[in-house]
Amino acid sequence: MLDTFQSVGRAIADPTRVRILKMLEPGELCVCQVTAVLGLAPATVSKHLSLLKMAGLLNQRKDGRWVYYRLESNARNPYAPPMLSLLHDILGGDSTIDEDRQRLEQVNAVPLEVLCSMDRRAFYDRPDTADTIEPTDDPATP
Amino acid sequence: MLDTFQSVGRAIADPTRVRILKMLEPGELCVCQVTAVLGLAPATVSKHLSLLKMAGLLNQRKDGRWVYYRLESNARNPYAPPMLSLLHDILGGDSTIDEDRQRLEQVNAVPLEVLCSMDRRAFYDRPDTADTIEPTDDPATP
DNA sequence: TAGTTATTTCGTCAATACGCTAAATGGTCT
DNA sequence: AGACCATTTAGCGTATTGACGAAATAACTA
Repeated sequence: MLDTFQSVGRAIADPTRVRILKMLEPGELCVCQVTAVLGLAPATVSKHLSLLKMAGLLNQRKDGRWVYYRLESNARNPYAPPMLSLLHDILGGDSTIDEDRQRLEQVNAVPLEVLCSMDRRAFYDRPDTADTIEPTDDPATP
Repeated sequence: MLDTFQSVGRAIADPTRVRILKMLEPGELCVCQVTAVLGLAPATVSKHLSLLKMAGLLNQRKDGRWVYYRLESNARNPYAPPMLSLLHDILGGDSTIDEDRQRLEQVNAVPLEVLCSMDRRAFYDRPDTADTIEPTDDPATP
């Protein structure tokens, strides 16, 4: 029992995972969408999602090449629903959560096929950095 | 905001700290009493208590040489009360929590002066130490 | 069948966490 | 003051965590 609760406790102990849980409140998202919002490496995001799923907080759905995650509603872990309920009521005005929601809007406006082929940092960095400097093109570098 | 919530999240991510929170539900306890129940080094327990206090989950009261900790009721951290409320409703039947409560009964039966001077592992270890100190079966308590 | 692509797994690295012992602190008592 | 004791702080060793890149897996597509 304590172990089962701990899996939930450890899951919400990381801010990145809380951000994921909050951005999934409106509905399910594909891994690449979550990755685009967070601006982290796909492997890192996948691991977070997997851990959240193991804790019973998330559910998985595969559709072709894409894997969608959503908040778990059926109580596999009895401590997951009250924790999700608590999270649902808080952090609404947090700056990081709000920024994630804004990026999520932009992400949702792009079809998956386009999103996955584009640079995910487009939602993070400013566009004028694309054509500025391309390093390591100095032939005389020792 | 997210930081503030994280302090609570990290606090409950460790099973020892959850045990502390659960054993404080009936009322305040001295550091040495918590130490006796947990069977850990005083320094370790002190650090856990300090972290829980920093997260707004515990309150402190000094009385002479002893320091008493209790669950925080005044919401300094807005996320502490709902988390304590959630914890209050769960883990009642967990084996570790139940054993802690049994040890807590034994600990409460011993005056602080006696408790602090005795080997704290008497509440923990197997009945090898049964002939040294038995805090429970004495009907004529001094 | 081969190629492409989203996702996961693997291996690594730096940072953090939890336990301990020893020393410092803050209080009581003689 | 000095002895004594509960608590805290400091320092340390080991285990875990979160990030990444590279390689493996799974599923569509030409």
